[in-house]
Amino acid sequence: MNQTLDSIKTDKKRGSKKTQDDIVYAHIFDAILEQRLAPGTKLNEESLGEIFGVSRTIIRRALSRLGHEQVVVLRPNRGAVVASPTIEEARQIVFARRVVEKAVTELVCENAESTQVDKLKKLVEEEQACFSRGDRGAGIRLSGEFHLLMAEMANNPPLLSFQRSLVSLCSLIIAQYESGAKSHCSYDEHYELIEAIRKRDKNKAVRLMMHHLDHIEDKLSLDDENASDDLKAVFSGLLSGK
Amino acid sequence: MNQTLDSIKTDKKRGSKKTQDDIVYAHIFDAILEQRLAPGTKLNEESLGEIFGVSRTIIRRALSRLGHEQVVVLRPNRGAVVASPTIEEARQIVFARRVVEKAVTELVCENAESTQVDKLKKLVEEEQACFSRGDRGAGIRLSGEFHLLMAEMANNPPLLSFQRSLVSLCSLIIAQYESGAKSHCSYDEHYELIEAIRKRDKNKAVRLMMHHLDHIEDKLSLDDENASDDLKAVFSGLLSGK
DNA sequence: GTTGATTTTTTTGTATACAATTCTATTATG
DNA sequence: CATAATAGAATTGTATACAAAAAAATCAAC
Repeated sequence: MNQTLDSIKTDKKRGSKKTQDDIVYAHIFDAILEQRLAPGTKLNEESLGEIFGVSRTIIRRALSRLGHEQVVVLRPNRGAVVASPTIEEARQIVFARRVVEKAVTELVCENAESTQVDKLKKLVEEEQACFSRGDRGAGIRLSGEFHLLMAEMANNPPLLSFQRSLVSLCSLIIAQYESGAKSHCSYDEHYELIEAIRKRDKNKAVRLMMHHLDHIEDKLSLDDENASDDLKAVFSGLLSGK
Repeated sequence: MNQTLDSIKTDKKRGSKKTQDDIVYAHIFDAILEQRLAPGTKLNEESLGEIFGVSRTIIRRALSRLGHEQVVVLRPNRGAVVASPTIEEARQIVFARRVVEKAVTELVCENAESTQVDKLKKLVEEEQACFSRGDRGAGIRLSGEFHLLMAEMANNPPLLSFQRSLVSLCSLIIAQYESGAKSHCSYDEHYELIEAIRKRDKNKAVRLMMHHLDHIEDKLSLDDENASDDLKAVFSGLLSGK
């Protein structure tokens, strides 16, 4: 059972000094980004401890971090659950992302070196490959990582840290509100963006990025009409029909 | 000794469900904002535990939170210290703040109710009072709270959370790089800003806010020349003189 | 059978004990 | 005397035990 982490514990790849809670954090984070953990899922400390083969102490630390990034909600005395933003909250998150992405895009256009842009392109190719072979989960995660790499290239750690939080929250939002339709094939938009960055066309790059975010927000307005979390609205038809 | 927190533990004012680490977190946070804790200060877990009358578990949680906000630096196996941003990092932080404050200011101009603006004004009056009576620490903290209240008024929790981190980091920067001169009398600029918000003059408000941030950044460029953390530069005069 | 109170179980919050690591001071060696 | 090596103390990382709270299950009354 605890082979899961035993193999990781000794996995000192890249000499990175990952502490145990870093690993647990990353695993849960990825699970959320890949939508293997649905919004609202309860995150039991002991169960997670058994899964990863560590004590609750470590789990707690990881959850605390995720909580600070608002990816999970920590309810005092009632444990942690994967966040499930309301439509209102989702709008606020997307708005915040517009603010950050605009700044990031501008910085990247100004400062990016071509080797870095190459890395961006590689990432999008991977992303495309995932979607082609039907691995939607990994595709969505890589799509998020594209935006995180952009933020890294912007060379501004505070913005990057904020972006981490926003990207994962957006992933949750997509999980919640994107209808079954196989949309979210964003990689072509990513390619366009890379082209604009290569040409250092700041205006176009920002425009493309905003357009990119419009797509997420469009889905929200769509769902706003049907599936609502407003109980009265949900049952009004039922009542009038009776 | 542990009367310090015993009194706070039972202090259920406002019915706020503050858990113990919330309280410790807030105390350390305030101490940093008021500059009672200087940048670079080592934060020993056991000592803090004794001061607040709680176990290391609680201290650790609080430090972990502060670490995520980058207000303290958590060095694996080597403990936590109050962050001491380099000039380069300081510039990045101020840049990030420009991005956030611009968005916040626009949102506030669009949506603020007059009762909220009144609260803003009250806060600035307190701030002014602090500086008049020479309580620089509290003044700086209130100055920060002015910006946090703005972010609250913007009604965007993710932006607010980010702003929390940035404001405290800026406070650290001021602590580090502001020369003895009794500058940082920002409250008059806050008054101007409030006027612009009252008139819903978005352009002017944003312009004032950017100008406000210029003042912080100016200090950095000034100090950039003299007090440097570049050892070679510091001792070059000494060496040539010999 | 449904509602409400009470007990039991589960889960979270906190303290503490021990292990692992880093820091400090002492001693040995050139 | 300076440097290196080593032993000891101090500090952090992790697991675990117990207390407090919440959730679930049981039972009673209607």
